[in-house]
Amino acid sequence: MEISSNPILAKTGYRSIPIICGPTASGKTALSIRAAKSLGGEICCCDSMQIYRHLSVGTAKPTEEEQNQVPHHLIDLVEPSVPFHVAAYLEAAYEKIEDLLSRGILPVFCGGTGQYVQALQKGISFDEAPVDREIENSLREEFEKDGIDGIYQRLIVLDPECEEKIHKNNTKRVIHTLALLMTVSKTTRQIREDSTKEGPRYPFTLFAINWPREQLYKRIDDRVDLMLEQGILKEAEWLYNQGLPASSTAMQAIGYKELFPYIEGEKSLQDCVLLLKQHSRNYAKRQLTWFRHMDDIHWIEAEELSEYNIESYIR
RNA sequence: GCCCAGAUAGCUCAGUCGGUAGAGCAGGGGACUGAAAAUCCCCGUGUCGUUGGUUCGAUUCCGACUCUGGGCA
Repeated sequence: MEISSNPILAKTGYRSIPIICGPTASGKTALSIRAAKSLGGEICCCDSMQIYRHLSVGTAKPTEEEQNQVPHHLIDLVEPSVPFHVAAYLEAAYEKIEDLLSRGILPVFCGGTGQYVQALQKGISFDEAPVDREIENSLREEFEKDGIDGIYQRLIVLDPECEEKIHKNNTKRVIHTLALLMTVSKTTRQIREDSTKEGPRYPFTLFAINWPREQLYKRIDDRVDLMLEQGILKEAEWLYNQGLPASSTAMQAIGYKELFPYIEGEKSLQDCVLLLKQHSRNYAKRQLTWFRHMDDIHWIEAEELSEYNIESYIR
């Protein structure tokens, strides 16, 4: 199928849906608002943490003022107590895309979660591979009791390729993959092929904002200071008091977990803030690894950010 | 002023019974198919504070000096 002739998308006058990526604090939000305004589009967030309600300052969610300029979607989808994941995101995203396109509005995606961006771009179907949570939980119990060795052995017997692809120390992935293979009785290669055979559901065009590393790190540090002024501590206290398990997704968001030791009176605020900045910088580096290795991504250098024209790439 | 302990990688420190040294963190690179802001993998040459001495050989032992802690005056 020729993707450039997507009929519903054609109604908007564009041939592709833009996705604005980039590491944290690179200026995605500002660019997406500008782009959405000039393209007559509406923004769809592509972010694993901004989907949580109440977590706003710490996730650098677009502010109320920013959201008033252009409608924003795919944020504040669930309470922090709700588990969320790519599959749920894709479902919500496709529904939103269809809603917007049916009204002739171009979705402008914006976000820093590489896994979500990749799933959209490649059109990965997760329906094919639901994981049996009971199997996964019993494997996790086994791991806690007996270690990973036996589990890892069974994984590479079922799928020898995994020995190369999944490191034994990555226990989280080892357990999950074995549970997956046991559920669907396929190899990872088969799952990969089956889940991408339909191709992307819409044509997407990727953009990523790039800064010299030192400048990016300075921006991150500055933004953390700004978040403190904007009340990230209050949000962290609120989240802390929800009593969620430390392993839940929302509790792992950078910006909150680093402040918990201060809330518990075990560390100074200054020490926590330093760690928070550190983790944000580490995260930005991991994000860049994602984007650098994505197919067909257009890099926007910081100095051309202010007059960058997305339209010419998607018209 | 005296006594004690330090001085080794960007930081915190380990170590060399004398044969020029290694961890954690930081930093860099990478992976990623239902927790992904998660999880995991790879990458370590640095006048071993300065300067004399002993020695075939000193970062290691001894002396002096400088600096930093702590204690006593």
